[in-house]
This record gives sequence, C-alpha cells and structure tokens, in this order.
Amino acid sequence: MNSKDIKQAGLKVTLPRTKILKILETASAHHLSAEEVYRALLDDEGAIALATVYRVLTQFETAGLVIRHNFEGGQAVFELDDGKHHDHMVCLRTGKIVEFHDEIIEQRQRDIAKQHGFTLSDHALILYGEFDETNS
Amino acid sequence: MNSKDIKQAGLKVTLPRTKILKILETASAHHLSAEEVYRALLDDEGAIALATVYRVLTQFETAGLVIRHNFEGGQAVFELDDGKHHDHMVCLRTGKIVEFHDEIIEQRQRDIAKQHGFTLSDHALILYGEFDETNS
DNA sequence: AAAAGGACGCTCTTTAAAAGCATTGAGCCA
DNA sequence: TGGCTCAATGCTTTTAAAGAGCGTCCTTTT
Repeated sequence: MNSKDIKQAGLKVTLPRTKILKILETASAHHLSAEEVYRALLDDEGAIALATVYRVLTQFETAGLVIRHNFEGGQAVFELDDGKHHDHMVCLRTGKIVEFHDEIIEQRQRDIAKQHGFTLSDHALILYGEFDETNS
Repeated sequence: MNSKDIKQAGLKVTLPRTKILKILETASAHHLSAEEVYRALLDDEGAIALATVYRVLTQFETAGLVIRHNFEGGQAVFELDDGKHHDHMVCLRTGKIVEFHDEIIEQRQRDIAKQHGFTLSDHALILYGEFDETNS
C-alpha cells in the first residue's frame, strides 16, 4: 500500500494523500474516523484540512483502497482494504475493535441469499459487547 | 402492541405516541425512518411535529418498544420490537428489506464471542445486494 | 520548462438528529 | 368531577458529521 496504489487509482500523488495512507497503515488502531485521521496529522508540521481528509477518504473508498464502516455511534470509521474480508467485534466500553472471519457464517449467508433469490454484493456482521478485563 | 405498552414504558398515552405506534404496526414497509413516519402522518388531520417523531421514536427505543437500525444510507430506520430477533437483507436497488433468522449463524456468533473472551450484548448482520426482478 | 487540470485549504452549506423553551394536555387526587 | 402538577408537544434553534464551492497552488505530462 503506497504511492503506486494512489496513482493506480487515477489520483495524483500528493502529500495529504500519502500522509493519510501512512496514518492508516501505521496507527495502532486499525479503524479510524475521519476526525481521528485529522487529529493524528495535527502534530505533524503542515496539518491537513479536515475537508481534505473527508474528501481523500471518500476517494480512497471509491478507489477500493479503504473500507468505510458505519458502526453504531454516528461516526464512520475507515480501514485499509487488504483484500481479505472480515467481520468485526466492537467493544462498547473501550471502543476496541477486533476482526474475525468465519467460513461457516460466510457460507450460510450465501445459502440464505440464494434461498431468497438475492444477489449478494456485500454484507456487514458486527458483534457488539464487551471484552473481558484481561483482553481490553 | 397498544396503549398499554406505552403506559408500561412509563410514558403518558398521548395522541402522537398512539399514532406513531399505529403507523409502525400498519405500514406496509415494516422499517420506517423518522421522516417516513412523519410523512405518513401528514395526511392525517392533526399532523405531528417532526421533532416529536424523533423524540418519541427515541423514547420507544429506550423503552424497548422499537428497534433502531443503522443501515447504510444515513437515515436510521425503526421497526416494532416483537421480541423475536432477526437479521436483514437490504435491496440496494429498491430499498426492500427482508428479515431472516438463522440459528446456525447465531450459534457461531456465540462461539466466536466466547473464543475471544467477549460478552455479547447485541449484533447486527445485514446482507446488501439485489433481489431478482420477480421478488422485488 | 511551461501548460493544464486536478488537488488543496478555507469557508459555507447540507442533513439527520436533538436541545430549548413556552404552551398544552394527561393523569392523579381530593 | 375539577383542578393541579409535571410531562409532552410544537416551534425554532442548535449540533455534528459530511460534503460543496471556489480561488489558489501544485502534480503531472510533454
């Protein structure tokens, strides 16, 4: 995931885009809201306008570089799209997000869609709850 | 689902609340946004203020009378809570929503949560796609 | 190196949702 | 049943996330 990807998406390679991509790669939390990306770049000399962050993230989403999630809580969060589909567990206490993938569930979803004459293009499975103290 | 439920929720039985509940019961679409509820009551002599619709729906949600869903598309939708949990298939072409329930998936979710030391309090599974012409 | 069009930053706008406040009305009790 | 109290309503204003408009700047391409 580097400037080559930006170019292949038909976008010019600019400092804001490079920085935003890097933040998404290196941030400890792998799921960031637009505001969080913005704040992460505030320290950095040469901050990026919030409007640009929104614009770039939407462009990255369209280009397939990142995935936008609409979890509960109003703010959308973004993560790099590594091509490997996964679902999410969201801790309502700490905000921690853990990814998982389960082929049994995936297969059932495909079966159910088929039974209903439904052509699946995407799906979202989110588990809400709380991690044990030890895990959080 | 009637005025008794409203009262048991600790809310006064008022015309707006009764009307909103009835709309949710009788509307052909079982998933309505706040705006849709509002518009459904516009014909009706004695319209209800939009602010009241938002307020009442949130109160109903807190009281456990309705469930709020954050599907893609910005607007939250509401449905009566009949106590029977189910998931959703959302047609991206027509907006049609079909409910389903699958015990295999439910069980897998519980197993996965357990494996991760995660106490499940809620979950959302939404399949996005398109229904066949015949079904839509 | 220069031309051309996309990208940036700033500000303003949009939209869903909720808050504030004065008025109205439900519900309880004498 | 009539009145009293506090919750509920309607109207307006506000908030927050997200995006649009526009003038200037900077990538990119030749």
